[in-house]
Formats: sequence, structure tokens, C-alpha cells
Amino acid sequence: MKWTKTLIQTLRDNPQDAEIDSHKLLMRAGICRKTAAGLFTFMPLGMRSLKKIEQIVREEMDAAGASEILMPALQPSELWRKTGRWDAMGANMFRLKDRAERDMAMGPTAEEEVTDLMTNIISSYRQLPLNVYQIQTKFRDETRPRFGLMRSKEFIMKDGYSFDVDAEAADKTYWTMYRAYERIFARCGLKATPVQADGGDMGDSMTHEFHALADAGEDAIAFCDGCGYAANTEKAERVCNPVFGKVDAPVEEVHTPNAKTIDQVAAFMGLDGSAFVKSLVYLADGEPVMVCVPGDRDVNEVKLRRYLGAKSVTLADYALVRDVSGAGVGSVGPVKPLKADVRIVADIGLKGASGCIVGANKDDYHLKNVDLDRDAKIAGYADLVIVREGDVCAKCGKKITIRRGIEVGQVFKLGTKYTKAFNTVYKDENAAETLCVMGCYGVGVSRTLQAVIEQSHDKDGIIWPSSVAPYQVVIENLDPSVEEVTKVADELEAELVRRGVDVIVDDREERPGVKFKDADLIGFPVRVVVGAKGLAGGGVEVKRRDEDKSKTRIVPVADAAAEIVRSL
RNA sequence: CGGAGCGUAGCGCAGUCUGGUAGCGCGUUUGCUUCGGGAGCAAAAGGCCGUGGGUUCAAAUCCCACCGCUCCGACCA
Repeated sequence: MKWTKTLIQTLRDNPQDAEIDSHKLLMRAGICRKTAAGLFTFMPLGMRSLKKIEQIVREEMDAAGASEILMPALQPSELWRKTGRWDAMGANMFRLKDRAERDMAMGPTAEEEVTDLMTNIISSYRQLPLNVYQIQTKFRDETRPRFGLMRSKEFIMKDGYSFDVDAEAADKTYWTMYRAYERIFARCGLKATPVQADGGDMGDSMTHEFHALADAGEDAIAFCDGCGYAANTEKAERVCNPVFGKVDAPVEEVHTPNAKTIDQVAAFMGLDGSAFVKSLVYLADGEPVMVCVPGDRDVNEVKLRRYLGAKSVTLADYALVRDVSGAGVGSVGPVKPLKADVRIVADIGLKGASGCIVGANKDDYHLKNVDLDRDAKIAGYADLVIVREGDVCAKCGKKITIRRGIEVGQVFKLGTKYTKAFNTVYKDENAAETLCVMGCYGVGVSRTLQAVIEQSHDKDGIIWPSSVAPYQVVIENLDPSVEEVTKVADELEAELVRRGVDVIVDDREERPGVKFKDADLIGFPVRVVVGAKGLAGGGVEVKRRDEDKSKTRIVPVADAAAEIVRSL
């Protein structure tokens, strides 16, 4: 390919709306253009990388026993109503009506669609297991699209779905997919780490997320160096050894005017937030519950929901808080008098808490010298807060560290959640109808593209891994008007094409500096310089993008192709 | 959804406070000189100053509404 024949538009300046390096480079290197908030056009370079990532995904999925299909992105509402997700998806789903006023959705995912499909196909155990996937545009009406392709309203995802005869077979499929994902990301040149995560809306069973570790990542991941435990902080478990000494003093009321938050009360009293008990009123499936956590920590609603065995937990509104506590937000506590009798649960960090400060259930008052065992009726203790740096690992007792990651993939065990809703059954050997057990597996294809850039760039631009680079090699023809130089460049191109190398010749009439800057910015893995000066001096120059200038090799034209292939 | 900021040439920005001929850098076009790390000189093209309304002799500038974009937050008591 000749540079002047394709469309490569690089930018000198960073676009003003880009925040993180990979987003800036996406725009500057001419990979993408923004169409509107959260919507992007892939330019030829981006398209090439995207297709390479897709191809890697295809090869690994196929090798793992899955078959590619393509389902509509436009989905009828009936499918979503069957599982209750038409309502549950809320504002995240793009909805529209067709001319007959039928409700439709622009698919954010396709569990319903694929399950409906398979329900009509599967009849016998002989057909199972089945594993299908598609690479398709997905739509999510994100509240806040951000960071380019990382969080956009329209994105490309590989979504795969497996149907097995039972949980054991599904488990086997799950780990097959897990290993396929490890290979996919490795082949994309991405350092992606599997971490345990919460099932969220998708089901309550086991799931791993694959995270590309990067400071710009939107998720926080808890790692234990001791045992290798890795989990999203929404899931990560900790143990706690409370360090409260017994304070045997009577409870005392303190006037704390105009102090609503823990920070404000703590500042008012000249104390640290950890001296407080934060008491929150939640609605768990409509039932009010008081949740107490150390004053300097945040409730993990996922853990809370699980502990309570509830379908949903939401923070109570102000009116309900007053109904329960008798006081307004800011003065709520677990110690009586409470206006209403509620179940009180507490974080394990409060076990044996003594000498602490709680809301008095009386506006603008707190209580000090509170001993939870003595003064409150806690129904149970559990790990209910979001882990943070320095917490103690629940598996091995070592310290947890927190790092940030970009979620590029996820594998789920779905169980029978969807097959039950659609009655996806097969007949077993005894002709008994049995529900299929499902799994689902997603790769954020466009997000992976950006994650690669986020993990692999320097001050001059992108450093593409060879496997997903738009072109593996750029031949810089420094003197396109000199016939001999152009001949060498073009012949080298032809030779590389013969050897199966993806190559582009920069044949622009530009000054060398401009061409070098662009080559570095776009980040072709190998750069070959062909110029009149170099040819006179004995050959062409070969340099890898990730090498320093001092590593440049001068090789005779005859050996160039071999040297380039070696450099890849 | 709440708060803040922004919207002027393809890109990055100044000008807005204090109303009076729409500017700068990059990019683009042409010419000459340059030519191994984003060249120099000269000339040129390119703007409904986000949209609509209002105030005024006069609006990029002041007022109102709307649209779009970006950031922060979204109830942790």
C-alpha cells in the first residue's frame, strides 16, 4: 500500500476533548474521528487494527469450539420482556418504535436473542454442547461517554454464548473460554489479568473479568501479592482484625450543629473519621435496614445485597430515613431510641467497637463512648465495605494493593437464568426434558484496541504490537522523486508482500522530519528508511519502533527483506 | 439528572470584561529556496463567530431561550 493512496490524516495538536493518552493518540494518529459524544468513525488505520483484533478473536473462538453467527442489532421488545430486562435495563438501553409502534431495542447485549434462537433449535442432548458467538455493534446509552472508545455509546463487542447439558459441562466450557481469552489478549499484545468479579445484572454466578492494567482504567482491582487473589473491588473480600480497646464510659450526648457528613462532624470534634460509626438506611427489597460501617469507609452495595439475600438494595430517601431514625440524615445511629424497629447489620470492622461515636437519632446530636455490644442490637456482622489499599486479604492474610484496570473481557456462568425464562430444554437419554445451562463470554473489541494503545505508547506516539498494528512495516521513501530510490522502496515492498508482511510505503513528497514524526506517532512496529543518502552509503536502515535510534541497522538492499522479517 | 466550563477557518487558540472593518499558529494552495527528526521567504484560498430571538445607529462581544461538547458530581447520613 502506498501512503498517498490511502487516507491517513495525522494531527499535530491534541484534540481539546481528549483526556488520556490513548484517547489523544487515537485521534492524533488518525485511527478514529469523533462523530458526536460517544460515537466514533474508524479511519482506515483504525479499521485495519480492528479487523486484526477481530481475526484473533475469531481464530481463538473457533479453536475453542465456538461457531460464528450474526444476529440483528435491532431487537424486538418481547424478548426482553420475557426476562424482565425490558424494565430492568432502564435508561441504559436505546429504545425506539417501528412504524407499527412496536417497541424495539438497539441491542446492548444478546442473551435474550440467542436464547430465543437456541430454544427453537435445541431438542436433543445429542446437539449439545453448543457454543456460538458474534462480532457485532452494541449500543448502550451511557450516562457519561468518556475516554474515547473506552466508554462509548456504540461499540464493537464479541459476545459468545454456550449451552450445555448440565452445570458440570457448563463449567468445563467456562474454563475453555477462560483459557481462550487468555490467548486472545496475549496475542493482541495486551497484558490482561483475569480477576474475580460480581455478576451484576447478568446472573449471580461465577464470573471473571479480564482487565488490562493501566492507570487510566475505570475499574479498581484488588490484588493480593501473598496468594495471587485478584478481584474487582466491587467483589473483593477482606478480613478485619478490629482494634477497639474497651472504653467503659457512659454514653454521652454531643451537640454537633450543622454537621451532616462524617467529615464535617469529625472536623467539628477534631477527630478522625475512623472514630465514627456511619449508619445508613437502605431499602432491601422494600424492607428498611440500617447498615453500620466504619466512619471512613464506603458501603459495598453488592456485598450488602448478597449478605441480605435481597434482589435489590437502594439507599433510602430522606423521608424514610426520618421515619426510621426519628432524625434527619447526618444524625442517624444504631443506638436507641429509634423511631421504628429495624434490622441493623454492621461491617466486620465494627466488631467489638467501643468508645465510638454514632448519630443520636436526634437532629444535630451525636453520641460518644458508644459500645456497640453494650448499646446497640446488631443483627449480624459481615464484610460490607469496599476494599481499599492495605486491607487484609480474606484468603491469606496478606495486605491488599489496589490497581486500576480497563475491562476488556468477561466470562460468566449464567446457569439457567435465561433458559428458564425461554424454556430452553433438551431431551436427555431418558427422554426427560431438562433445562440447558448457559454461559456467556464478551470481548470489548473496540475497547481492546484502545487498551493496547494505553498500555503501549511513549511520548512520540503509539508502539503497536506487530499482531494488531495497522501495518507491520513502514518503508520511508525519503526521495520519491529519485527514480532509483523509489525503485528500491517499491521492490522491497513487493518482496515483503510476497513474504506475507503488511507493509505501507510512505511515498509522500514530505521532508524526512515530517515522515519520521508520523511514523513514530502512528507507531508501525518496524521502520525502514530508503533514501538516496543511505543507498549511497551501502543500504537501507531498519529500526524497530520500540528500539532506540542507536539500534538502527544499516543493511544491504539484498538482505533487507530478511532482516525486516527477523525484526518483526 | 445536578454543578461548572466551553462553542470563533480542517486542527489548536486569541478577541467577549469595556459593542465600532474577524485575528494568530498549524494545516491547505501556488512560487522560489531548502531537504535525515514536524523548514524559510513570498503570495493566496478558507468564517452564518453553535442556533433562534431580543437590546442598540451598530452585536463574536450585552440580555433571553435552545442546541452541542467537555469536566466534576449523582444522594455514604
